[in-house]
Amino acid sequence: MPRWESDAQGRLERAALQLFETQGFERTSVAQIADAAGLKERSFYRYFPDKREVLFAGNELEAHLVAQVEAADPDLAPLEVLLTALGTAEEIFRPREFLLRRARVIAASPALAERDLIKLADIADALAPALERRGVERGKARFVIDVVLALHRHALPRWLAEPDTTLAELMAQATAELREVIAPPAPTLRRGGRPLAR
Amino acid sequence: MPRWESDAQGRLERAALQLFETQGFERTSVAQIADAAGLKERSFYRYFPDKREVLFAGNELEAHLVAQVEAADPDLAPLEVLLTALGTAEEIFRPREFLLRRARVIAASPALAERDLIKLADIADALAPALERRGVERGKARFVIDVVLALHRHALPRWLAEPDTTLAELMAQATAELREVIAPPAPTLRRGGRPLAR
DNA sequence: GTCTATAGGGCGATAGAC
DNA sequence: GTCTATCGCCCTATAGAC
Repeated sequence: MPRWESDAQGRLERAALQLFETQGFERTSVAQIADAAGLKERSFYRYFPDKREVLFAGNELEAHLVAQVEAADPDLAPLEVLLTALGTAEEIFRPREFLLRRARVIAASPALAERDLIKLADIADALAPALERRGVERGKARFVIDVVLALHRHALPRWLAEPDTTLAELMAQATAELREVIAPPAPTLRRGGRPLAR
Repeated sequence: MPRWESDAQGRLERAALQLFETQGFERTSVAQIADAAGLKERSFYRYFPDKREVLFAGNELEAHLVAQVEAADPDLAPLEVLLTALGTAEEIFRPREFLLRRARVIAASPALAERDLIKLADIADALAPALERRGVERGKARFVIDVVLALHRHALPRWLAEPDTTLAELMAQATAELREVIAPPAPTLRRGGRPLAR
């Protein structure tokens, strides 16, 4: 039999999520997490550089998106490339139940919310060079990415709420909504009521 | 003569910025900052809840934006309200030199970058209820805000680089750019080259 | 102001697996 | 022998409690 239980990292992650749920992030010590996983505090830091990272290990989403962008048809416009990449990322957001638990814990702690945001920013940083390699100018690449991430932020909660619609479809809906939002106003008509706004 | 030097908070902020510039954020201790400002470490925490906050005190931007949204013509579409609000925020981004120094320090430290992101998110959180009070539905409010923040993120560096154009104008340019990016592709033409993409 | 728990880094020891 | 996961014990600084 093995000298150590296997999957130490997974044990730490599961123990941490549960402890954060019941006690909150701030009132859970690293020693407690390590203990619950059958390890010592010092070993925790072999797997995670700091306490927050225990909820953010793995870059599967980033890896998927970058790979999708690199593999995309060179003729596609950047927006479509990114929409397709995110639309095919459904499996990464599973199981939903886990995602929801994790999201609740993150929302309950400012420290974790900060980390969550920078992880998104890291994804944007990784996507930008991939778009540039397709010939998209640097500033524009970052801009399109930010817009698509806003679309995603809009569509994801709906996908979590109604499992029957595909994420790709909800992203397309969000895009249509954006077209309405930024439709040029008809300035001369403004006094007669808001042009396209609801 | 006064018992204490005045503007303790300002002294701490200036000392911190300079120390972060020369030594980096991580290698600067709170005691060092307090020392340079002629205070004790404990006093630092009377002004800032944690070390990072010393670069993020003051919510003038948030206050300005919320006030602008509340004061805006009720007939304006949400996008225009937010564009106007951000376009009139130029004075808050001054002096540019300070903003640039601060931005460099933030970019150099992941810990500060995290805090910076959540400050933006806080602004979004504050704007959403203000838009809702104008009758914008909750999910859509947050969506429009995210889009406008993406526009701002795109426009601000350009404004910093070329002082002669107004921020409002650059925001309008970014909006026009977004209309191109988001323009519906002409699917049947796709084989003949990218429709509106450059 | 003082005291203290905790975060988190450095370095080396140990003890199996190979 | 080497490699690698784990632990032990050092340390400082942060940040909250008192």
